[in-house]
Amino acid sequence: MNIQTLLNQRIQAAMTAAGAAETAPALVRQSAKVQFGDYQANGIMGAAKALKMNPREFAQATLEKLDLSDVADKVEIAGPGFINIFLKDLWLGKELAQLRTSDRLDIGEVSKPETVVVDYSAPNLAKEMHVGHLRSTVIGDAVVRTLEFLGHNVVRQNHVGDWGTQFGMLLAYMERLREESTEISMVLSDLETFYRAAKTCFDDDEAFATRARELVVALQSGDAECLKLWDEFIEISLRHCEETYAMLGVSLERQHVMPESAYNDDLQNVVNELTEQGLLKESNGAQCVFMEEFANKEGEITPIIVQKTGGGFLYATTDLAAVRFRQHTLNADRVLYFVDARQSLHFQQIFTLSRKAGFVKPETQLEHMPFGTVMGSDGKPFKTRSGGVAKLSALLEEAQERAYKLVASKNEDMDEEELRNIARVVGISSVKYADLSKNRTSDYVFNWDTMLSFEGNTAPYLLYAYSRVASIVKRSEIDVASLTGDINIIEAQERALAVKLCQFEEAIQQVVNDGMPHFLCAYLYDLAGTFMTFYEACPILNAEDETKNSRLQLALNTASTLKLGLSLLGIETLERM
RNA sequence: GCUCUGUUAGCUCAGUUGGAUAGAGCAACCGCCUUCUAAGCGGUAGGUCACUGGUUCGAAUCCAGUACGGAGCGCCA
Repeated sequence: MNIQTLLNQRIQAAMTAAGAAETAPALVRQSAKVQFGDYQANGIMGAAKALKMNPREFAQATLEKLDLSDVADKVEIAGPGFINIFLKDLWLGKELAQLRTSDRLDIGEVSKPETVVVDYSAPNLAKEMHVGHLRSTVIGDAVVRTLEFLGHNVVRQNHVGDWGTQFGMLLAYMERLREESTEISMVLSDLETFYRAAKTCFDDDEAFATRARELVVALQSGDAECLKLWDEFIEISLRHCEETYAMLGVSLERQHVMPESAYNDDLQNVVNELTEQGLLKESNGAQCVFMEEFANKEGEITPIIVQKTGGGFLYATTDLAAVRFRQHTLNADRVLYFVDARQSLHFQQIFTLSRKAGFVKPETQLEHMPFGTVMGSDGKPFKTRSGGVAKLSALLEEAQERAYKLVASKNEDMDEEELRNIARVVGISSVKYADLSKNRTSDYVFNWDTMLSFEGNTAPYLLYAYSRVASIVKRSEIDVASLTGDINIIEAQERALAVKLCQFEEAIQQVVNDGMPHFLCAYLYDLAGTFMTFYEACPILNAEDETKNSRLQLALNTASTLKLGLSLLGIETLERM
């Protein structure tokens, strides 16, 4: 149930009936302050202006066409021409009872499902996943889960980097180890060390560097021996990624991997098509596309290079091939790219060119969902204490260890197995939530103490709130499914909780519209806080029968909403902590 | 140099697309455990939304400029 949508429709219809243009939006929002009601419509002033009417008079005219008596018990005009809506307690209670009847919390699936291709995570297989992959992976996964929940057809695409010059170096190093009869799988268990060793040879040993370059050529021209070696490397590297995904609780699997190499055979076709369309231009020996959209004020254009001098293809060429694949083979209605903000220009160019070249239908949406950098406390990109790039797996191990210390200190007589499990959930979710709860586009500072704190907008706070509700439900010893009866809203804290519970769908909607899970995080944090206040003020299990029944239903609704909301973010809940 | 992007409380962050008196958490201060998990709750204090001008009924939000920061910019991905 979406109150905002309901009110928007009703008020907009009333505005139209009162003489406004059909396109004039009602602009219904949750009210900023309690004295302004639960919702406010901000669209009256704008519409009145277009009609050259006094806004309060137009508000009055709108009210005369508006009947909200089923959902609101007060609708008033305020200030310059706001319409404030005070929802009816009885109606809220009925709606909440309705939510409880479905495990989807009465949130419907979309009437027209779209095929949404989501490009996220995309690690480079030459190295191990590091902290830089956290954002794309975690945010992308939350959006994917939410889109799927709403009934869209989601196609995950893990565009892993498995192709390019650096693989020559790695293959040359594998070759050398094999000659020395070293057990390769052992050495590859630490990709980071392997990469550094290979790099050292490449930089210091001319013969090695030459061999590395030969191997790149051999690889790209399909040499069987070389491909075998490469396959072996890729397989091991992918398994590393999968271990990290499993630890993180990310829904990416092998079938979602669509590597750069998969587009290799199509790259010449991309260039040919661009040539046929007269979009290509040779410049200093390279094949480029110059689009006036990317000119500066002097008229100089930043080109896209799709084929370099000597015939090699580039990053842009692969991405163009990927766009075509996603349109023509995957039938995308919408493609979301969760990729670092530094690549904004690149994606603007790819999208613009894809449209010009007809690689996508005009109605297909291509959206870059950029995100900022994870910073250290010094305000520079996050590094380990030794100054290196932080490996994601090591980071997650540390999170669990830190969580273990916290959890153990609070639960002295809990058995080891449960402690470990709680520490795992708290540790992992803290890292994920710290990332998810920030506006995706901004940089944020990585701080263990803040993310593992039980205070503020953190995973531990939400998990604790959930376990408190869960504990009540358990203690009530009531068959949850059979619990019926009215939800009576009497205390202010009950009302606040009831309204908040009815706003879940609004929060979910924001996640899929803008690819921004932090709206859902903010909602859940708000809900948890509202519940805590209710919990302190309104005894549940010790209340009289009817009140107890009503409050228990509010608690159950809170539990279901927190659990479902967190699951959409890819976060597990705990019944006890 | 050009092009993006950012600047909100001492710190970390929100701010629903232009709405009413700008919100949280931390840190500081004051309270609340013989009743459902105090890993909690209530309260006090803290702001020239970087600066200047503009647009209009109304600006943290839109436009222009200035200062400072970050990123990107022809053959890496």
